[in-house]
Amino acid sequence: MRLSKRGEYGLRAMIALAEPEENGNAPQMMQIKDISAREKIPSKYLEQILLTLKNSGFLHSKMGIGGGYYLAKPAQDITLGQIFRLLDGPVAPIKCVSQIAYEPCNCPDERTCGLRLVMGDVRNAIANILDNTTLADVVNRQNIIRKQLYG
Amino acid sequence: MRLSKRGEYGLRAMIALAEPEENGNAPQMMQIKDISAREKIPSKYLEQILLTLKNSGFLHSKMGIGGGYYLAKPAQDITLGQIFRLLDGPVAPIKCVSQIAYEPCNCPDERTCGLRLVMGDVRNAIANILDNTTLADVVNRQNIIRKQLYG
DNA sequence: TCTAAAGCATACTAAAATAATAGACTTTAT
DNA sequence: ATAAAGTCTATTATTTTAGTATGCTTTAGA
Repeated sequence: MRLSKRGEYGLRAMIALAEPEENGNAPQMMQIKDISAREKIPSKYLEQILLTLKNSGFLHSKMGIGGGYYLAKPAQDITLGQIFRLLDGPVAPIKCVSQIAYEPCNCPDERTCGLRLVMGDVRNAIANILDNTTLADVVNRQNIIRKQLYG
Repeated sequence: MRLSKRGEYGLRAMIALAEPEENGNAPQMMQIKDISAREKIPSKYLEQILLTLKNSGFLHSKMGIGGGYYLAKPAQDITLGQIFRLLDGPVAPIKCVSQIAYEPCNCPDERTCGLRLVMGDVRNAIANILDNTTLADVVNRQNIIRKQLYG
């Protein structure tokens, strides 16, 4: 059940972009190279990923000197599930339980297929987490733990 | 978050082997070709998978004419998680939250890494289902639905 | 207005994983 | 003896993944 590097990098970048600046709370603008350096992501690869995120409406960008990327929407309006599906495809472990990419499996009887029933549960469990966790939730959680650990 | 064909075929085969015979409740012996035909799995590929399951102690076999495979343990003692991990590897979406294949991720601070926290939840959600569902549970569930649908 | 810094876009490629297929061997019932 | 079954290992074709490469466009500022 792996998350691809592509998905991992994309999620990391979006979380980084959702983190408020030290001084204020404004959604910050960051350059590819900043994210790349901080998250240790190959910058040319990250470029592709951010472009995809932009073309799908999750990011806005500013070109030219002093440019960079910033969230197209407030962090609480972007879920991890949206980012995941864009970069990694359907959440479902098996097509016959996918909401967005359904295909019949070739078991004798789909309705009573035990594997399908269980994988449906798995899909729902994953989707429940990813679709109900926003970038803001993640940042919040990070901050709580930081406080617990470092005061 | 895909389940590989290998994993899918292995799980289907194990579930088939856990289904009681029409007459009694004895764990049945089935031949590769039977499973292959019923579940529409390429038989040579299935052969490999069943061998792996056998060499890991989940199946026993009988060679020669009239031979076949049968569960090495009662169906309620084999979990889907065990089969999954054998054929598909770790359940965790990302190494740094894996119980059986941990590796550090290269985020700045692993303890406060938001992605890691969420993916830890995902891992636990998946593992909770797969490790607490036995072959017997699956067969049971199938039977309940069969009764509901076909009386 | 020139230039450098940034993002935009697409093409390409190396390596790994996946999903098989092939073929020769061993065991066992009849 | 032989045919039916599992055992074992090697090979292969395809796809996916993870990245590189290259040229283009936009923009700020000297």
